[in-house]
Amino acid sequence: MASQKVKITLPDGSVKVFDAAITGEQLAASIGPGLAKAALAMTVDGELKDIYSPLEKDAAVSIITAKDEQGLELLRHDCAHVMAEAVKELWPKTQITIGPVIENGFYYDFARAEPFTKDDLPKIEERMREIVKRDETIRREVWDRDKAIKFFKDQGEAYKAEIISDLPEGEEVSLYRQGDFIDLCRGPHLPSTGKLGTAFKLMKVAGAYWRGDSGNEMLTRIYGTCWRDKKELGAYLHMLEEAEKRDHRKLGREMDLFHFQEESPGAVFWHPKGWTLFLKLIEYMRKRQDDAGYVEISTPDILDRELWVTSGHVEKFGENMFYTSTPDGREYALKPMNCPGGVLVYAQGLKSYRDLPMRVAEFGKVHRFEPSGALHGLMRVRAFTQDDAHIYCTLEQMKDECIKVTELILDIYKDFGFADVALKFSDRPERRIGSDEVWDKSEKALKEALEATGRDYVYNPGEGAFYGPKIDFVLRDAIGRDWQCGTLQMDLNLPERFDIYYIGEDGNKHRPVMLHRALFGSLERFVGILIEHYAGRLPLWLAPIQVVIATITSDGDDYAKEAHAALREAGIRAELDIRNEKINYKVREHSLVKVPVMFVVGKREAKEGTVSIRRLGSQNQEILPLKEAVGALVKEARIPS
RNA sequence: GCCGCGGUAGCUCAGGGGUAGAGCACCCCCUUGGUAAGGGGGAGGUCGGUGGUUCAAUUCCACUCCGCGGCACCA
Repeated sequence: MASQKVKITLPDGSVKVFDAAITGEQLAASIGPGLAKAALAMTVDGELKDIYSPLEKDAAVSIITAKDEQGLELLRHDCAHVMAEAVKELWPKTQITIGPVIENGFYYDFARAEPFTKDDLPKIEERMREIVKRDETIRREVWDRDKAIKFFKDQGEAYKAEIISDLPEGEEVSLYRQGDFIDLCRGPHLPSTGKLGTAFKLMKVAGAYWRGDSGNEMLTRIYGTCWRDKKELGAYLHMLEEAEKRDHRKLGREMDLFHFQEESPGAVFWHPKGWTLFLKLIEYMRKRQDDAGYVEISTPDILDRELWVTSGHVEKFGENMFYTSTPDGREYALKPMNCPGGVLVYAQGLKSYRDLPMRVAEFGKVHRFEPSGALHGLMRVRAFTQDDAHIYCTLEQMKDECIKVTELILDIYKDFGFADVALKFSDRPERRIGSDEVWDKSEKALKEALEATGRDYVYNPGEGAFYGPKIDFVLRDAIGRDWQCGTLQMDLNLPERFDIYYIGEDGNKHRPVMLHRALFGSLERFVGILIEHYAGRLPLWLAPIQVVIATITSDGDDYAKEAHAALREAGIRAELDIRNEKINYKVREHSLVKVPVMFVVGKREAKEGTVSIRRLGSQNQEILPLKEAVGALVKEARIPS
């Protein structure tokens, strides 16, 4: 049989011709010894393959090394396999399940009677390093499906057997063998465990449901991180430390903004400084909404249970609600949403088409009984304040209103430095009220409105509110984390249920469209996001204490009081520090609680009528006449608009 | 809600079957010091709660509450 020539096209466009089939390894070697050593895998006509796979026909081939994103993913994937191998060596009875790559690393879920604890991690890690040192060859094997199922069953690996059983018919069952360890895997993998290197670390253990379903048994998951080299690993660990430093729970305590306590799990006790920040956000939002043509209302926190039956909340949201009763035997519920109360305000008096659109805002505090395990500082609480609003309009006005809301949200986020905002469109969930026809109609209308904004969005099937489809606004903070904040929901159901209407031009009753929207979402959570986004260093307009006037010696006390009065007079939130302490001590203390500006005054400033301005985090001192300094700050501290 | 870990002074944490300790913060005294900790002294805790084992429990056990990391759920 005459050998077939093989023509390989490389990424730079060059072409290599071989007399017979070769492997990726041989191809890499033909290019250079360095590449041969670095080669982890390859793509053949775009498809990722093991580096030792044969190249039997003409193809475009690109050698993957650790430098490639795909190469890094391979390292992480292999790291998961090496971890599973280590675990099986140490505790042979442990069952292995799945071990995918995730952002920054990987995890592997194991099934065993005794869950792992973090004390097991060093031992596993040590064994992993041994396996890397052994440099075991990793090879792909394709097995007959039934044989594979039997094999894993015989090994006591019920989960693996189940995974294979569930593979679609016709899909190849591939296994990867390294040393004595063999695992079901689609691949590809590194050619040997030695290629993994040592830049990995096991991070934490956690419980996780089999197949992510809370009805299934809980497995024990080990998370690890894995990088190209020690330097990258170090940088990642350092980044984690930095993120920890800006944890809003820690900063909230240090800056004396709020606290939590047992008597009301998941509810915030706001301290004066935290509440100042909270109120500033509301003040800002009021202004923006006022400019955008909104009016504001306030509705009761506790409403008759029957109302929540009418709205559908008891049925569809009931297990997330707080209920209460009074000595007279009446049943109430704490509002988990503001909409029903808002609808009752709309329903007061006749509305004309001339009144629409009506944009009605409410800073309503809602209570939701969240699962205990979900609570997390300000980010996930059981009582929170929404910057809620309901827009009542006609179907024709609806698109325009959606565009306006979208523009408002994006513009407001910019004032906080959130420029990177993603939009998500969610349609009907399983648990919902209303007919499919109504859902068809609202989904179509909302989607058209979304498309009319001209912005990109991602589709999130089945994630809508129980009364209507929605658009969510997800912002990215200073350290790259995503937060879902704003929401815009289309609702044809509640108007129906509460039978609200307006009188149209034709003199007849018509059903209005109701849009639910929130921009910050939860004020509590938004404060948490801001604290972490700014690492506690809030912009001047939001800082609870904007300026501290600190004296150097008591000779400056009288003048410091003057400066303090001038600042207060100008509306600046200023505090006076005339304690008998050294200036170093005062500077340190106020810096730690992140006061943005300090006025330092001593004899010199008192004599000259100036202040020495020190900005948080800066060593610089700016000397300005008091009046000028106050004027500049007033300008700088203005609420954005 | 589920799995694992934890709860000791205001904060960060050590300790451990014989009723507790450090640093910082707090209070008092000395110090009047030019931009991130001046010095000395003092006060402060029924060791999350309830039961149990024990001569004796903060320590061991059970239950419970709360928190932390995930999972599930979600603004």
